[in-house]
Amino acid sequence: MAAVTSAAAPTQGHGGVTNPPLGGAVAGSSTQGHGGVTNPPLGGAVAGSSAAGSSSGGPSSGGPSFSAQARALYVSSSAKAGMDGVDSEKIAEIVLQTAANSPFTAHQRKLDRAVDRRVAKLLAAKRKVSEPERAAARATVAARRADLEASRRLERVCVVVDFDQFYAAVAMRDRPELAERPLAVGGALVLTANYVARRWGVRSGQPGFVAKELCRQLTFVPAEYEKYAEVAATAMEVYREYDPAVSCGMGYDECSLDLTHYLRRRVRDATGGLTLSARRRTALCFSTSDECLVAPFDQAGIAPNFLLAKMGADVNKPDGQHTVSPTVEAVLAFLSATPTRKAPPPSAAHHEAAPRSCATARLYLGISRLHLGYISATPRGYISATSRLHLGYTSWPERGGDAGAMQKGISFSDTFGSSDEPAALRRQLWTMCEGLGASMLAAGLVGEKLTLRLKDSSFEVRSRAAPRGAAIGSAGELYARALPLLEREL
DNA sequence: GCGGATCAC
DNA sequence: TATGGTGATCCGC
Repeated sequence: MAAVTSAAAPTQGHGGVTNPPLGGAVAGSSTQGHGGVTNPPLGGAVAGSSAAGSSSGGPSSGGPSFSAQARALYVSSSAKAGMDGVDSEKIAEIVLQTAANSPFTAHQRKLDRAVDRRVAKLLAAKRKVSEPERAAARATVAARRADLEASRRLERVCVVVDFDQFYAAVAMRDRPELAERPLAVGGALVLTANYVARRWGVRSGQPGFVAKELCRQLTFVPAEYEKYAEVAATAMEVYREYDPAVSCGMGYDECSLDLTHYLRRRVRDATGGLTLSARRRTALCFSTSDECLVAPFDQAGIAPNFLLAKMGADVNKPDGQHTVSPTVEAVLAFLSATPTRKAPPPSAAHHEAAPRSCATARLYLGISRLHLGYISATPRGYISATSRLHLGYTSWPERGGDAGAMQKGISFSDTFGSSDEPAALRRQLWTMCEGLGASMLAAGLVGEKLTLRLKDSSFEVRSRAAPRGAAIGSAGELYARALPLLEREL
């Protein structure tokens, strides 16, 4: 249940089957293989793929048949940016055949069942709530809601900008010859795919081998985070003109601006309200793309607060903006039209409002935790494939003026070749301790508490903590404290 | 306080 | 041939 995605496709503006968006360079010929780019599986005319044997039309024409429920669970909706017109049935078939029986998927099913059980428990508890208790709760909510409504502010203009297909856009900027070919950033996992690749059904979060099966011509390039950071910094520099306090989101591919003051100075629409006018929007777009030249940077949500702006940025993909007008009616209409799942979890605001969270956060100040990560097994049943070092730390006082902003942990993880040899695992552990030690040195951090996480071939994760001790940071110290944890698990 | 799960990118 | 890495939080015990 946790993984269900709606199959309903919000019908997009540009209707019908379209050609790949880029000019003549997309070779129309059906020549397969190296160098030639074939057409994506548009509207039933499936090109090239070896999995073409199983038709989407008939029931069980050779391929395994999957229940509607299985489809809902393991095949993502095709209603994704840039994917209108693709043969989603075909894509679903390939994805299912390629990945549905993997150990990873089996583990996902198991997690889903656990979620179902938790939900059932909550619903059972809910049924036991008495009518008077319900009435009391409703009254509390109504009062709280009235408070909130009274304090609602609509005069701000908040913008969340999404850097469209960001990693892929950076790769295409640096290697223009890739721009018209299907491209994926990542490897074992697709982090981002360009729009050409998306027309084959390639998308972020997909395992690399599935993507390759969907699109044989797919080019993979590894992620280059330092580069993304640079480009993002350049973009932020541009946006600073509009909001000196512009902040970036969690990754490198989005940022948040408060345009209230900027617009108050420069733009005021006929109604007296503050909106991002069509002309201003173009200017914003130009001024950013002039500087960065990697993507249309105007995928954005515009709203009276950042929560709504963040949700709005997701609406008109790709390359579009969505505005939530600054009226109570518009805000409520937008919310009721948007699935709850799309709302980001409360973070900063939640901490302000929740004393318990605040107290917990303070507890970590200057105390620090130290984790050491996981070692996992390959599908062959050996003991290892992935390992991860993770640790909390103490930081120098000058590092964060704001306690709330202080980093609480640092970790190192790695996927490595399989082995069930204790000696090999110890060597792996040592390598990881070196990696983590280097990160800690670079960050100027030491830690007090260490956790070892192990993941096995069925994707089960174990996490084991070492007793708290003196602050440590060097590879040798890390290893000394981590090794006993590993030995105990062998 | 610990360990598992989840989230966001 | 076979599903990432990092930092943080929440939940249940």
